[in-house]
Amino acid sequence: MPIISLPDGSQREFDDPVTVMDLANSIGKGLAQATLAGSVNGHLVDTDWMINSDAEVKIITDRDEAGLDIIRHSTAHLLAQAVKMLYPTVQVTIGPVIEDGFYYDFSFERPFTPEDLGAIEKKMAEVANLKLKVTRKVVPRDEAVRFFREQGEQYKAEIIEDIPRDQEISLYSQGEFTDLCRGPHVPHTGKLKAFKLMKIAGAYWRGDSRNEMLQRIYGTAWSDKKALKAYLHRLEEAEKRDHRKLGKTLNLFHSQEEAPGMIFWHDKGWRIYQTVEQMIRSKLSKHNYGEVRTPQVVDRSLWEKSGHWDKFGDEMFTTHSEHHDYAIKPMNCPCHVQIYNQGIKSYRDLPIRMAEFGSCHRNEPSGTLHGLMRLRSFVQDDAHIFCTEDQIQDEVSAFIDLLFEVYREFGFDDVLIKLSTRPDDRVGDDSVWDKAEHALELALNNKALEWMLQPGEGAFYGPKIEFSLKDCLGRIWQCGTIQVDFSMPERLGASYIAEDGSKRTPVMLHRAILGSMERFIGILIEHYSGTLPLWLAPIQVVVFNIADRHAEYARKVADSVRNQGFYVDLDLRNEKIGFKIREHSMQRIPYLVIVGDKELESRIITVRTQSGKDLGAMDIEEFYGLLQNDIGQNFKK
RNA sequence: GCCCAUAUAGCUCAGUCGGUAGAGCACUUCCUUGGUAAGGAAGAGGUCACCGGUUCAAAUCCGGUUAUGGGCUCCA
Repeated sequence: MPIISLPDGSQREFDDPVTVMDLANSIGKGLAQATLAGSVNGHLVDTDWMINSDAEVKIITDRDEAGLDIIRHSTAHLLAQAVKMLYPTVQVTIGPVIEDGFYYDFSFERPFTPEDLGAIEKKMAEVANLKLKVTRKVVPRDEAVRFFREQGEQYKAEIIEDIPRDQEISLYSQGEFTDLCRGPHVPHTGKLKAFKLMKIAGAYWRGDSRNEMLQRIYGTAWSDKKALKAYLHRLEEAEKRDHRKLGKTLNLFHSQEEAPGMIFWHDKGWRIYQTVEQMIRSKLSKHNYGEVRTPQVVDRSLWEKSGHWDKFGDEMFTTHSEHHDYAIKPMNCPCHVQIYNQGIKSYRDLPIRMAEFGSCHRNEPSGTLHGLMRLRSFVQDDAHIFCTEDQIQDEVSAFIDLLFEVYREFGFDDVLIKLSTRPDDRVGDDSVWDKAEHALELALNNKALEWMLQPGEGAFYGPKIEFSLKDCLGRIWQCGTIQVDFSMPERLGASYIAEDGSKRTPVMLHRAILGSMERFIGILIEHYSGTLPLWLAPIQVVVFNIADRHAEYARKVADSVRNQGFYVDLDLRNEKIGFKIREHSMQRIPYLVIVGDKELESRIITVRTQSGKDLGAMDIEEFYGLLQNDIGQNFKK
């Protein structure tokens, strides 16, 4: 006689055990129709799950996030079913839910084509329309392995063998198709009404590049057609913000075949770059960093000592001259230690904060290059802090404050924080790793920041905190980082004299706020859809005339605004103002200044904003004030 | 690096069965001097990414290379 408690606090008593669907029916027909699954004492279960005893139950519909996940997961099964129906020799593997959709990995003797994708999608719709009942069955492990082996599904059999002994094996069937799955799933395939297959990609079996490559089909699924359409529209809009597209249309930068993974910055793009650099430089000087500059080409022996040659030799660009092997520097830290090592340091000198806009070259694998985000030539807003163990906490804490100050000024609030701990392949004693990981964790917790743990993802010399931002398609890119390093100072012979006169090895903190200048600018462009705030805009004002007779006055106006320290363009072309407004608006110029008869006569100007707002007539002094006000507290050039 | 796709004018893109290249925008010249998101006309512009093969004939078919795009792996 189960008593069932519902989320609204009400209770229902039943004489006999009931299924989730029975419960939904007892509440209301409409609810029952919308029911996808249930949550019994916090566990997600199918609609035919039998509730035997008292429980807290929530009915899951497509209004719940969990419901949408179930739809996506069931759509992945539907995809696998359709693929097996069309291509019986395919082997299925796994098909999890991801953000906005799902994927399923298949093993097949030939590549799937875009035409296949269309056929599969059609078959999926057919099967969905059959409203096939989805059933769950728990089977003994051996039976499950035998079942999949008989069907030639070697991958599935392998997965089952790896499931811990204490977990039960459940199989889900719909029509002729049966898949290993923990569930839950929708009650029948008719619940799957709005999906689309998006793309085909390669993916390694079990995510290991030594394994064979499978074919992954990505799809998206939603509770209804309207939501699907809205999602596809969102994707289209996001693509318009792509920094590579905007880099071209706004004439900011390009790259070409002769220098893959490297950027040709055009004047407008370089101006953004320099503004970003100057902003960081001013922050660093306020936070007591010194700026240095180190060589681009450094003898191989230094990279051997630092350990990088051994680990990253293949990804370093090298050159040779007069019996010496050199590497184009892939990072700045060993060079900074060389500066530190000049002269004897006292504990009184620490912490030493050494910054460099360090140009680095790494021969990244060709398949990893991506616009401004992943390059072979990039500049880090790098700095190294040499300090004592006791100073780590304060320095990490101060860095996090500085980072958030900078991110806020650039307009970023959505920052993903991850703490990465010791990898398998590493240097240094475990006791040292313990200390370093603890220091980072403490610094984060003291600030009450939300963060994720990434076990095993640390650098080979120490643990790190990563600060990531999202691009327009939701892809996550690491920008800021701070890493504790107990190893490199020792390897490269850095030391200081402690209070007691003994010689000690300093701790080194590697840190970057933006990460790579290029990547950060890429994210900035996408964040603002190219419409940068006034202080970052490479051209801030365009002055244009209505007819030739206003040219001289327009020139004077442009000169005076330029003399106030703003970036101003002058457009005296023989074109209608509608044309000029359209063109400069599309070029994302923050302010358009228009002069014609009226303005010439009264010695005033008319101002229009990028977003199309007409600010009307004003005198030029008033305009300066308006510009200053817009820049506000932000960094001034 | 691996899987799949793509590469045509400065840009965005058409180009059917293999028969010698096309549009819009941009550019140049001329007309127009116009008040808030495209005024009009004419002209010029191409080794169809590169190398090779098949063919009487290749932008088109085949092979290779390079780059780019989407993923995977990697990322000091």
